[in-house]
Amino acid sequence: MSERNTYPTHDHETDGWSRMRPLTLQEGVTAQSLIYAALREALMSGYFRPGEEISLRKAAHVLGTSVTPVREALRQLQSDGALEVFGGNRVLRVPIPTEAELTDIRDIRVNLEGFAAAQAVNQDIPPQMRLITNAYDLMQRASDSGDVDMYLENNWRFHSLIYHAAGRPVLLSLIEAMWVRVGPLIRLAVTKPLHFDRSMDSHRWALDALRAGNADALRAAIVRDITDAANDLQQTVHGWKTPQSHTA
Amino acid sequence: MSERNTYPTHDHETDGWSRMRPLTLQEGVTAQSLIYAALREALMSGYFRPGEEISLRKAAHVLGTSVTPVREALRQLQSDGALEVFGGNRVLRVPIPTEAELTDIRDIRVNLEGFAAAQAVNQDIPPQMRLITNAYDLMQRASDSGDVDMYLENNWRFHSLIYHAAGRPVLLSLIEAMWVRVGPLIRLAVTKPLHFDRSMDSHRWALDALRAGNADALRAAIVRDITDAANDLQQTVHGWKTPQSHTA
DNA sequence: CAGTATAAACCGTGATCACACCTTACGTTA
DNA sequence: TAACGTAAGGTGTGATCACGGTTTATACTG
Repeated sequence: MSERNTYPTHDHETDGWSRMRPLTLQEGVTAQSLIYAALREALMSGYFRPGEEISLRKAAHVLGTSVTPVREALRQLQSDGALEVFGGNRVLRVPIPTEAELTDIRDIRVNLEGFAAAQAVNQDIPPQMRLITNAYDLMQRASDSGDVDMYLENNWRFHSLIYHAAGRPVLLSLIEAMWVRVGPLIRLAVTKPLHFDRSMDSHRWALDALRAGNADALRAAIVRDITDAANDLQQTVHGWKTPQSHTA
Repeated sequence: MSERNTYPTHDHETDGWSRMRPLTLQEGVTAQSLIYAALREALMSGYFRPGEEISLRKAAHVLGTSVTPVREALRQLQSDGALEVFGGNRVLRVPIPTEAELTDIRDIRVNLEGFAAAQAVNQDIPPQMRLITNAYDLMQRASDSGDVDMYLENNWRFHSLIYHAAGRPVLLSLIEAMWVRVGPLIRLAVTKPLHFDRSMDSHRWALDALRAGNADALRAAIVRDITDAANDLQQTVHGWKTPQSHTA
């Protein structure tokens, strides 16, 4: 009998597959790529609980396909670090990051997203500015009404639009990979007190810096947002110990 | 007839599979993971020519397996950006990075590897110091004798040992992913005049900074090494135009 | 009732096959 | 001789099956 995982879920004990629909395959698109994209987005949106185990046959049954394309999609996600092998056996599950991994991911995000943000102001942002402002407004509305789904969606859209403006595809893919890793946890972190307020402060500063074309200020705002979120994540997953215990 | 790729090869027109041997599968290890590891290392070592097309059935035949595990390994490498789909058809090939992608990768490496190096000096390096020095010596020997294989192997070992000392697994995996992308090109770049000399200068500075425990100097040495290598890569792949360099 | 042995269900893995698509080669025709 | 059309070979894709292993459920025994 191995230690079965029980991890606090945000909702009632729902399966991550409950929101999944059978595939509607179109011409020229492989089933595998659709499954990969769907699962990736579901992980980023926090629809799968950390520690939740993923079964090939169950997934194939829900999606209405055979195990073959599912297997490839899951293997791909495993390669991204979005899924991990559980024990000595070969069961795939949604990762539960260790404390060290969370600070690792936080510092990587600070480097990559800070760099991407600084690069973004060197390009022309005006064409994207309307979309970014729109995402900010929707995020503010969601924050006021407590709509977690709407908040998370526009939070990602807000950041993604800025990083996309940097015009660096490889960099963007690495940033997305980090978001997929923390995706399953974010939904648990946003319920932290003052999370919305602090986060929206950073976002407003970022928006102002973007309008002013101030790269350093934008980077600082992004870094603050990442750091605050990382603190909430650490506290949610590994109790109230602060990661850096350098009590001088 | 679609535009078949012909890319300059370092050696005689050899297949990337010529160095591959049939799998010897052991207990508890999947064939897929062995294939993935073998192909990954072969790509990092530059055994596959940029633009070389990878066939599922040919790979399965060489490795002595069926297409199933090969397919998963290739899909994983595609997810890593180590392979890409060629045209409208679904042929996988070793990527030929565009000029923009190369500067993208260069700047990501500057950020991630510079950060990892700086973090490494905060840990205790002495236990690893002997291995690092050994890799440096072997690299110097390879540089003198012009042994490209030996040089590339110990070049990676040298960098890898430093980054490994940072104690950050996620960061290390991202760095490795970048090395896999440039792996097929490096063998073409080291033949550039003065490449060995410039690179070994940087490595010596890095080693001195490591011994002195100087994080800033180490980072500077690593950044210089990356920048120099990126210049040689750009010239090799996309002629002599130097990319715009804006520092982080 | 507790503990254990046995059987059923489920897991991922890898091999094999049919399918649709594309490229290439060869033979036929104008 | 040149152009066209057809056939053969090769491609990735996805479904299905057999296998070894583990987990879970059931029934039997003390």
